[in-house]
Amino acid sequence: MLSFTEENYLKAIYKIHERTKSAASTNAIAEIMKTTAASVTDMMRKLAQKEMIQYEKYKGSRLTAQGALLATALIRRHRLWETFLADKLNFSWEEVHELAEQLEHINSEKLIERLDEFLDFPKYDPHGDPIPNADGKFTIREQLMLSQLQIGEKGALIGVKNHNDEFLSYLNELKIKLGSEFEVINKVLYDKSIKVHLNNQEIVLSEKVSTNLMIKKL
Amino acid sequence: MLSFTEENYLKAIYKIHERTKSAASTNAIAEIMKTTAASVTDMMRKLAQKEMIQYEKYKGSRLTAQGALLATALIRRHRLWETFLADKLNFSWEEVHELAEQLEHINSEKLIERLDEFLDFPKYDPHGDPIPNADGKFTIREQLMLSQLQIGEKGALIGVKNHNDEFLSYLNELKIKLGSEFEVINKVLYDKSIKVHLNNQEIVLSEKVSTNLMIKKL
DNA sequence: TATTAAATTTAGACTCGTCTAAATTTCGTT
DNA sequence: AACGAAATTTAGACGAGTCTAAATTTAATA
Repeated sequence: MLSFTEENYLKAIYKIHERTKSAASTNAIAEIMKTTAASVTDMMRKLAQKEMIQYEKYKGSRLTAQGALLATALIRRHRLWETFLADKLNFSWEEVHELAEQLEHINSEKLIERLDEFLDFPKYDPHGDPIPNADGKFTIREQLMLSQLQIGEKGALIGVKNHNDEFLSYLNELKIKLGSEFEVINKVLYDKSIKVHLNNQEIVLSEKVSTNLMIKKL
Repeated sequence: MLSFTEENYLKAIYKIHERTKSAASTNAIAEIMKTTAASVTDMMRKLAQKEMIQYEKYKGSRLTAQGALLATALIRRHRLWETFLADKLNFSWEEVHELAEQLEHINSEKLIERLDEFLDFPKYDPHGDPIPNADGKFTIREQLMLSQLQIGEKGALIGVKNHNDEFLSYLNELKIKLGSEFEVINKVLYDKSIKVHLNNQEIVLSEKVSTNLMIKKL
């Protein structure tokens, strides 16, 4: 049985591997865990001893099969709770993450399976990220950025790449949510901004915004 | 901000006070927390220092107003989560307690208020215990034991006095649940057992069972 | 490739919650 | 009132998770 803290370290290593496709460096982990490199080194020894990671001095850490299974179980819990909070308790996009960070550590297989059922087996969370199944398998789907659509094309929002609170709040202001439908009216070459038709209005989105919106073509 | 452990100590003191109407002794707390008296003494100092309890050496501990508010907030959370687990996720009577023990420590006022709303502001949890409101006030109702009904009288189950797992499982076997209606057919003076009409059957309940079933007269 | 900068690990210490064993206080009983 | 038992506290220690500062290894570059 892993502690709350140990579980969070596994998640951090998982995230780093996902991003870099290579072993997680001590510093990168320390950054995510908001702690010092020294503390990370201590924890790496412990997790290696529990066979959750492969750790080699100065070479970074990788999850073992067992560690990876645990990490995806955490992601599963996290995303199911986020879905619950958004769909059932009407929390907004940017509020769900922090609460799910706490809820994901509630330890009960049965609770998660019941929750999954209660939510009608969702495949994607409120940010559009895939929810792994009980075996740790993700349902991948093709997705492209809004910025990749051509003038005249239509798309529906299926996810956001960046989960930054400010970004999510901004989307709320614009009344953009999952499922929102866009039609591209114009693309400005100069600053790569894009004008779209949305909610019966025309709005202009900067490159930064349009590259963070994941779209399914309609 | 209190730790998980500190919160549980407050709950223990609250429970003891509820039961004994007097200060919680070190040993009584140790018993509930499944720890040693020495550990309890240490913690009492700490909680006193945080002004959650009044603690006097050798005299036991009492919650301060602040401590009592926190304790009832925990009970509120616990009972709301139990209600969620039973009503929405179909967990059985005896399963909800343990999960709620974990869930009650999730720290978010807003989460609890949203949950309360989602559950339609329940006044009693799945065991029939009252759920305090956000101010820590309980809705008390009159309740008597099934054993107190006279022959011919009818009642509906509104709660159980004892939360013991074995007892709750036994009730499940008998298909007795909140709202079940009883009609007293006969009472045996010798062993104080009671024969009742329930679910279109006649069953005999021992004194031990009938004194643990809380009833509203119909 | 030699030197320096960056990354990482080691050493030693601190807090939290816990323990056992010994000392002290309280209380029930004679 | 005084004794012995029970309850409680004190003393000292430990593991988990953390920290800072110093030592070591790796990587970058001149």
